[in-house]
Amino acid sequence: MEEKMYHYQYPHPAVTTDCVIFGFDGTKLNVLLIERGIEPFKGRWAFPGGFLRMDETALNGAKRELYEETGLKDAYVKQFHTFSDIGRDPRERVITIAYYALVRISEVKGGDDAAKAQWFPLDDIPSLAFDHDRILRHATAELRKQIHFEPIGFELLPEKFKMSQLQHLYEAILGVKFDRRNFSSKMLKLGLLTELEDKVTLANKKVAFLYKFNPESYAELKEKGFRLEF
Amino acid sequence: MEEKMYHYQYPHPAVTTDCVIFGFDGTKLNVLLIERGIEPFKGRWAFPGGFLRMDETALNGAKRELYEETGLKDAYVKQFHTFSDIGRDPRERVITIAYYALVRISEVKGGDDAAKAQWFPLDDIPSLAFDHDRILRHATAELRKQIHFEPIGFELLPEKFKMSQLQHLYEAILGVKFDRRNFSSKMLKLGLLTELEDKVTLANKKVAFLYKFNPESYAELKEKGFRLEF
DNA sequence: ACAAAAGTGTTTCAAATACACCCATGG
DNA sequence: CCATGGGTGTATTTGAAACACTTTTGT
Repeated sequence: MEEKMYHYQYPHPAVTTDCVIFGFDGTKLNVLLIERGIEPFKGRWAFPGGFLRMDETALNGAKRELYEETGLKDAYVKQFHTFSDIGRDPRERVITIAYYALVRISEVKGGDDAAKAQWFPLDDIPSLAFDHDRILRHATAELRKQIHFEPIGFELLPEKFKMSQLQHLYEAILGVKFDRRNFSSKMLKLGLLTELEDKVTLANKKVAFLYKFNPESYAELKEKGFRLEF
Repeated sequence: MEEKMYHYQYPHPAVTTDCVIFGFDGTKLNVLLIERGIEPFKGRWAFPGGFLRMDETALNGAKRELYEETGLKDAYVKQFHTFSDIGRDPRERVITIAYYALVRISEVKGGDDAAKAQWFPLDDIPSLAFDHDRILRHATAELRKQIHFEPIGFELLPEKFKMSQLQHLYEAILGVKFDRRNFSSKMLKLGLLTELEDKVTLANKKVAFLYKFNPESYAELKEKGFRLEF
């Protein structure tokens, strides 16, 4: 194998992108972790990630990793922090540009590669490789912050959902409880939801309304300056 | 001169930190720009920045640049985004980890180095080097977002300030106007301000109350979950 | 004369919150 | 028979918003 090398007049750190993938199981927020197959931290769980290619932006790198692990191409992906501590990778100086993605667990296909991937609820995370525990704390904090400004919760739900599902999601992200009636009326008053014709028949024969998120209404509201005040 | 080189098996991008320095002149938000002395973009204005050293974190790099241009060591400095577009620097692939700093204009000393530095109000920014116009838009958007979660405005004001100064600052950051009485009562109800004994005698012999930010009260409030709802 | 800055209270309307009952099913 | 999940409405409290007049001085 050819030992092609790259030369620079000044030292350059390595740059990676990591992608924290969030999913919602109806009750709890989950993240998708990969079991590392190589040293360092072989056998430990970590976020999908890899070296940034010279011909892609960091965002595309994160999307590529998301695709490799989930088969998804069009998920919501957002950069939230870049980690640069010295010694965070034992091999060399590594800068990691970190993203989080919001996906529907049901749409996730097993990864292309042989890596073992598994969903873990946020309150039961195993010991992680590198400084990924810190990355995870950052990711959840930023997600919680972002949901005040953008209706990103819908990225985690099926296209059609019950009001109670939406409520449980907000409760999981923000770590609070809402009154069912107050949550529903407040959410409907925002005008972001369309009530659908079809209702779902539950196990107990009750029918429940289904809603979908309405991006057009959101676009209008955004013009007028908009705050999602949950 | 010795041609010492650094070798890597894979290509590595260069990594820089840039620091957008915000100040408040009593009416408008300003940023501190440096006139570039070398190519590329020689003569154009840009944010202070430079290559990340191998023995410092990105945060320390940003603080170092802040110190070099202002003499300040203890300002509020926050990472807000990392820019990785291909071709954003014509010389080589450069990743920029961008921070913003909040400083008191009155405390800024001229920079150590010979660089020409100047304050510009946000609504009168000259043509900038690289993609720094994009970086600036990002920085102001993130500042506006962050002020909903942290009382960072006080970093831009003198230790003792009049309520009207604080109001003008919030108006400048958020781009809205507040009613004087409503702003004052709302701000005081938050319990973050201490009313000082000394008042200031204005040009017109009126006396105005002076306030200072009370970090202890803020720490208490933060425990209880806190939202700065302006 | 008038504009600029500062102090001071009240009223009105909107929003957040708290809260109770009914129904049907599955275990 | 009780826990679960779903539907529905009202009363209270709190917070937001709108609003006018006075004083003094500098221009």
